[in-house]
Amino acid sequence: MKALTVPPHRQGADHLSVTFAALADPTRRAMLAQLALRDMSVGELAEPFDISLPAVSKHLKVLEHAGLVRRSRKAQYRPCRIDAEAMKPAVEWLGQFALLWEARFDRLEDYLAELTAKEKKRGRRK
Amino acid sequence: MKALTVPPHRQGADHLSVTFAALADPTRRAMLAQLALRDMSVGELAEPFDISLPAVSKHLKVLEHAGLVRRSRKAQYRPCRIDAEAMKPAVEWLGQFALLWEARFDRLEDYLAELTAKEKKRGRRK
DNA sequence: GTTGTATTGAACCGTACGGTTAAGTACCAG
DNA sequence: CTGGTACTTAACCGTACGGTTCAATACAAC
Repeated sequence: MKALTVPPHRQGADHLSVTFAALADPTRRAMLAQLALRDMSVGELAEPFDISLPAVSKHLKVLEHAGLVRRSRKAQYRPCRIDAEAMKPAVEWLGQFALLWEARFDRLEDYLAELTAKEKKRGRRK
Repeated sequence: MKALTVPPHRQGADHLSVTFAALADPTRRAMLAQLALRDMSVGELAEPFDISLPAVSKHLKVLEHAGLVRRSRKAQYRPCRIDAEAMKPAVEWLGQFALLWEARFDRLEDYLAELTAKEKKRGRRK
């Protein structure tokens, strides 16, 4: 008999895993993209999505737990602010492999230029 | 009766979500770190971990599905090779927020243009 | 062909995840 | 105090996820 009520594997949940997991959802990424433009209340943030408010609240809690979003109080509102610094560990971890893709392809600069052009166009939409 | 056998939300599973989800597990990240050093067979790859071989096989399938690992055949072995280029979209997505942690500028576009110019130079001189 | 090695597939288990609805909390306004 | 607005908590549902064990496949070597 096993007294195995303990969550077996994902108990520790290191910060990097929490961060990547938080980013692994399109709704949450869209929320972060919105918050990159300006601070927003939960209701504002929820507006573009076809999900209930509690669902939005849950997503925010995930982002908050990952340190990607911080919240305060203003009257009834709980304005959300992005904390992009929390992405640093993820970026740094990915950066470990930069040599692997730069070595094979010397066209990183071209890729970045191209992508930046695309981002410029997409900036204000949606 | 509900004909709702369809997976409701996470059906589409865009590539970025698949990639981030693949990275959101310490075992898989450790596997990628190993593969960054050299190609390895499944058995070799499994050795440092205290999990069964089928579990390793599943992890590899996740990484493969995300395009992070490619596999071939050599006798009974299925050597694994990292494909770090598959990380690029994730890195670039995160790069959108770079200005938020590196500076207090207000214009994402300006920052990106600047960064791209810098990248172009750095890429050459490296 | 039989045996041995490397890896995957199938079935199962418990928890996590994203979603819902309904009820509860917190704050402002009349 | 009453009502409205903004959000969260609680309970539930179905699927996904990480793990297991046991059986099957693929190939090498004898």
